[in-house]
Amino acid sequence: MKAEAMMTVEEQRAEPDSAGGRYGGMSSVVKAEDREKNQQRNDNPNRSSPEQKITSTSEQDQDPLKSARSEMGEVREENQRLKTYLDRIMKDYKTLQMQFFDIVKPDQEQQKPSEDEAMTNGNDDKQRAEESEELVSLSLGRSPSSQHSEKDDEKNKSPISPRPGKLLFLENISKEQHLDLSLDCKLSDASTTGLVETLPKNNNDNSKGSPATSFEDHQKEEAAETWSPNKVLKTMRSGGDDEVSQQNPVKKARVSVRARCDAATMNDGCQWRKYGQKIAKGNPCPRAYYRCTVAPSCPVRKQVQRCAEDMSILITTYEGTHNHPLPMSATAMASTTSAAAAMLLSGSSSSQPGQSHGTSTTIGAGLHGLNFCLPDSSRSNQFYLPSSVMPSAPAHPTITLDLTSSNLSSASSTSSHFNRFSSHTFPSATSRYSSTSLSFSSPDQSDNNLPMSWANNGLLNYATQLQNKNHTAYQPYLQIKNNPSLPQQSLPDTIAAATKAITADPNFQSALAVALKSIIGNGSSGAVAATIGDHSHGAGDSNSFGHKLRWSTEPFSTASSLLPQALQANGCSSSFLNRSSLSSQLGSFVIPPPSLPFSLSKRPASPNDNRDRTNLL
DNA sequence: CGACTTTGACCGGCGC
DNA sequence: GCGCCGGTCAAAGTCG
Repeated sequence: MKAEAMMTVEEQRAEPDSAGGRYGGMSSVVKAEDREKNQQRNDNPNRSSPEQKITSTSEQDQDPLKSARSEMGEVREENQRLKTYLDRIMKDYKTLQMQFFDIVKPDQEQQKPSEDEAMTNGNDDKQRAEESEELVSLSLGRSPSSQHSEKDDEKNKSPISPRPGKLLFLENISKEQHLDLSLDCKLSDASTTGLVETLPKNNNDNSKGSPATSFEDHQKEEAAETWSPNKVLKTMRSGGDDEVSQQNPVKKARVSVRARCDAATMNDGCQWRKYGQKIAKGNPCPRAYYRCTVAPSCPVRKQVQRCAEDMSILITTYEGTHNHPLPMSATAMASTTSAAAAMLLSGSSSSQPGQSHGTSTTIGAGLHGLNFCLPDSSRSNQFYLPSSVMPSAPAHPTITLDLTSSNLSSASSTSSHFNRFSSHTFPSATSRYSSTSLSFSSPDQSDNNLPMSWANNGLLNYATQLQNKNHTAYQPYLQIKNNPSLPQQSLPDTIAAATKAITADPNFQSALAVALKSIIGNGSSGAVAATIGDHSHGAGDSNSFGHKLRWSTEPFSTASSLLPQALQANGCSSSFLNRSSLSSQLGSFVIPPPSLPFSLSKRPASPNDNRDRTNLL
């Protein structure tokens, strides 16, 4: 009875996230909502700005050719300016990178003196420099992932050998040069990189007999099989893939994404089919269940539910790994979620209830020097308990990516504008599994207009992957803050629209400026801020930015690479983080690579991104 | 007609 | 063992 009553209410107010929104009895409601949303979107200055600008221009300029030419000229000028920026940024980046490595090196050596890979450290800098040159700043600094590649050869050979100098991101790129980073790919990637496989070992090393072990095993299973939910597998068509997983008591890791979104569902680039909807206890809003339809046998599921406390927040929980190639637009999300899941699993495995959250302690041991610890307890508010986030899956290890601005505002000054990973001990009492929270909240919600793209997340993914690969022992509470890149809100569809708008915008610089601004947040400084415009960010911690702004201007692709670095930096030491510009770099990642016409990185993806995204959207 | 959503029923896990 | 609850199935309905 209760459920039905609630359902009625919900259907009317909250929506079933029907991707199509046109079927069934609720379709009318959804349609109306969609129309409203569309209307809102159209009303959104940012989204419509390009078109509006064009329109106004054409109206004012009776001569279309003239206006077009002038626009082209402007665009060229902007491009030139941007190039200049990029050059500057690259220089700064290299300088910072060198500084960063210098700082990090010592820490790593201390943390993992015995690593066999340590021997490679000497070469790391060189390699990094070389790689960075090749990839134009895709290097993430010392990312453990690099190890993976090696590990690929020597799978499982050495648990987490974080190679400080190596660039996970680069490896990913090289491996995934085609940009088809499907989740499965990721997993496979992860596996190939050794992420999944290595983690377990690492974990074992770090903690034996702990619950983590089960996670590790689970991950291994996942890697080998591609994720398959215990239940699902049983009943599912694909079925039969894994008895092992079925027997395994461990639940699949889930990645929960909190974002302000008016749309019924976040557009993550994947194709989903709704297969169920239910009212979950504790939340009047119905929870919709979606299945990935890109591939018939894809085990990936997602749950979409509005936050009971704040209906504007859409909680999307991803579970499983894609076993098929994904379009670039979907890759970002997929990689993010997979990375987050991997991180969570690895972290959970490594971290134990008694372990210190303190970050440095736990991490140090577990991560081989990569610590993501920002003991910022102040951020606890950002932390979401699995139960709250995903009441339905208390038993599942859940990592939460918080893209809501509220978190941001709450973010402590130290963390604001920076992507940070902080490890906190998660109250085991709450759930059997630790949950991790990644906050991507943008400082200013008002900037919601800015196009948000999962590409950003993708960056995060890489970062998380690095961590994971590194072994991430950290833990339960992981936060990535800031991400201007993720203007929290951006609606899923907005992403595509925004991307188009930016690229199409005659006044590209303006659009770019907006994006940069969003990324930079308060930003502060500098030329960037001036160039960008007057958007002000309320919450951000401008202080933290400091010289970091330079980074913000970095090429997106570069930014992506930086993210991991930043993460690593964070892991290394919070203090470093505080002072380092890395965090700011992370912020720079915010800009959706795909949206930008140019990319320094060799990543093939970006060009396709727009296309893919467009197609998908 | 195919693709998709809706929605009640069913199943299994978990706690008491 | 029972009931609750999350998650899924599958028939029915909708739409292009």
